[in-house]
Amino acid sequence: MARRVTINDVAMAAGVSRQTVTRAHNDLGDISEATKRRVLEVSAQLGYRPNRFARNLVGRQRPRAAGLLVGSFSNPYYTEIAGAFLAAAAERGWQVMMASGESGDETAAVEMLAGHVDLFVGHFRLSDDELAAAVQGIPAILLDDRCSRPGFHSVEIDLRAGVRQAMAALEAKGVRRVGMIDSSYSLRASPTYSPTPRRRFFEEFAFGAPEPAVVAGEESMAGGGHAFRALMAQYPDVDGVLVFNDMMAIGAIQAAQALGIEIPGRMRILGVDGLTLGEAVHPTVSTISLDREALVTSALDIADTLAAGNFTHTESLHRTVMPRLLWRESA
Amino acid sequence: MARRVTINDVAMAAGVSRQTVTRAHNDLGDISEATKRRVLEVSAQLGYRPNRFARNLVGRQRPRAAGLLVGSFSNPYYTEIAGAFLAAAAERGWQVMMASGESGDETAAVEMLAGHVDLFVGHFRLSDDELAAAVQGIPAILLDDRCSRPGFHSVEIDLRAGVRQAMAALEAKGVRRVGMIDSSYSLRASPTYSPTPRRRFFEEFAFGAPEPAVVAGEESMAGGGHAFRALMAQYPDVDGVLVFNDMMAIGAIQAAQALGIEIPGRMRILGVDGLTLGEAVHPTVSTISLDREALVTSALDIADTLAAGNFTHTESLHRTVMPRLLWRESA
DNA sequence: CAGCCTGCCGTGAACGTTCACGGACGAACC
DNA sequence: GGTTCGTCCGTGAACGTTCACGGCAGGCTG
Repeated sequence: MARRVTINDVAMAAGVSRQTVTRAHNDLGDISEATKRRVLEVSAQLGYRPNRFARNLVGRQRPRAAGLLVGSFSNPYYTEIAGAFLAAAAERGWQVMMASGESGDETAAVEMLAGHVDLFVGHFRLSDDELAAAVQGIPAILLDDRCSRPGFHSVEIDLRAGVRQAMAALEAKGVRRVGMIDSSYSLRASPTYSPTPRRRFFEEFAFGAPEPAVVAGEESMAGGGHAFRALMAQYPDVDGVLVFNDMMAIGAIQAAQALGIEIPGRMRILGVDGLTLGEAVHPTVSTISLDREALVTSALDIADTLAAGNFTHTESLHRTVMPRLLWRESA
Repeated sequence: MARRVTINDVAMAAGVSRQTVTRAHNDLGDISEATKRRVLEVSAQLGYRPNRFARNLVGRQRPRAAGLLVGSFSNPYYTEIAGAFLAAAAERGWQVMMASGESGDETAAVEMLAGHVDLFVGHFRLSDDELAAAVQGIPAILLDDRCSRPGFHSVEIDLRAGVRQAMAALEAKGVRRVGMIDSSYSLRASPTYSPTPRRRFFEEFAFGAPEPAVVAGEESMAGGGHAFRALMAQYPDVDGVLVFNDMMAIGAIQAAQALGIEIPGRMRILGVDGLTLGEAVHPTVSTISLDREALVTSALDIADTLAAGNFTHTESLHRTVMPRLLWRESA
């Protein structure tokens, strides 16, 4: 059972008062070197460690903690965001707690964090209703998504503009008919996301044939490869492909090479994300780059604004970041 | 300045007592539906959110929080560990806060977490002295590393056994002279790690020539490629290579293909880590697989043991996990 | 009608730490 | 020798919440 050792236990054992123990531990001065040594010795012997909750409760400046919900730890896009967020947040004095909804119950993960954070940030899978219930009134900043309820803010990516530019550029480069490899998995279980925005924008700006050439696959390299083969079988005249994300694009490129299709001569392949991994393969992956630095910076701007108002903002805050076409070798 | 809204503010505004506000927020019963609604309404209007520190201070069961130090967010090995740890920790009721030392000051990152966690876990770059100072008495579990001081525990990987088996298997497969691509970056600034353990074990079991054929490179795909070319230039008779990690191995494989070297016919390449990414490239990467599940499970076993004793363990706890040879196509 | 139970609500205490203040003691000064 | 100062240490209060308990109605029971 072993009740935890408190500051009073140490004080009694060392024959001093609470305050003296505090002084010893926090290097406060107003204490002789001898008592300090003795107190620290007794502390170590009893295994005393200050209670972090009590300490933060009374402490001067309250630490600000953000809960980051990572979409998936197996997709570099999300881990790069996580890394960027962690670095930028630390610089601004934010603590970060992380969770991921990919394995197990996202509701449980969010509720667990709720007791420790002032704010949520990230990619959520939950529906609006579930999410609103899970966050327990704690404000949330949605990345690449939005929710109209009070207490929810967002940083969106203007992917529509990115796709429009990409389609125009592909056509200018001589592509006759463009196709798309979509994700078979919708992030949010919401009517807004079916079909995926990427697919909607693609269909809006597609060219070369009245019927949109779209095939969906799993969000992985293998899924991209399979989808590419299916696309070729179904629409053999396609000579340019927009792929849902870079991991799938790499898979598609490998599949094309295996089929003896020359890239970018016979086929231009364009991913989405702008992964650094895309620079390390051959040919390097051309992509609609989503600026992760700007994404997390914007999110932290909102976070700082909320913190300045003690997290009692009524109106929703929104930012938009623009994607950037990153021409490498594959398109 | 705006002092934060407390439970008393809500109580006064709603004309009830603290306890009634608590009852309303925590669904406790002993409260009429009408007052409950009124209290929640006033709460929302004032923007009241319970102080998490006060709540945790008095609450029945103390949440257990672990601080995870992620080696790097740009190497899938570490992010896979992070993902596995997050999932397993959540299952056992641990909260997880993360930081990374890769960008900026690792000391600052550790000290920041120190106020919020009961325990540290992860890959540290700091020297023993710096680390001991940074953790402020909070116990730490070192992954794939060790530190003999009190309060430090570890989960080690018996890489020596893995390398020994790998070398024997490579020789059995007909390799005449084996070489190695090492990392030019030492994780810990400590004499124990120079040269890297992987290199030490390689040299212990290398065969085919008295002089060990070793070239070091950056820990990335590109670094692996460059190192492979250097290795070929310097030791043209090498026909089997142990590579520091899988990312570098992928780079080496690509370089070999570019040089027209057949894999595994003319050259066998063996990585370390067991990344799932290694299954998605061609040829798939044979590797000494470090079991990330076992690693985090062992770490959490230690964590649970420490928690059971209120984190006042004097002796150091250690676990060892065995690597496993994963024969895929490249060796 | 006395007694009891039930529904609703309030008051003191507790959690473990730090802050603000004050007091004892010795040395140094005029 | 009284005053002042500096060093070292202790005591009450505060942080914001929940827990344990008790109280006050009103309705029901015997």
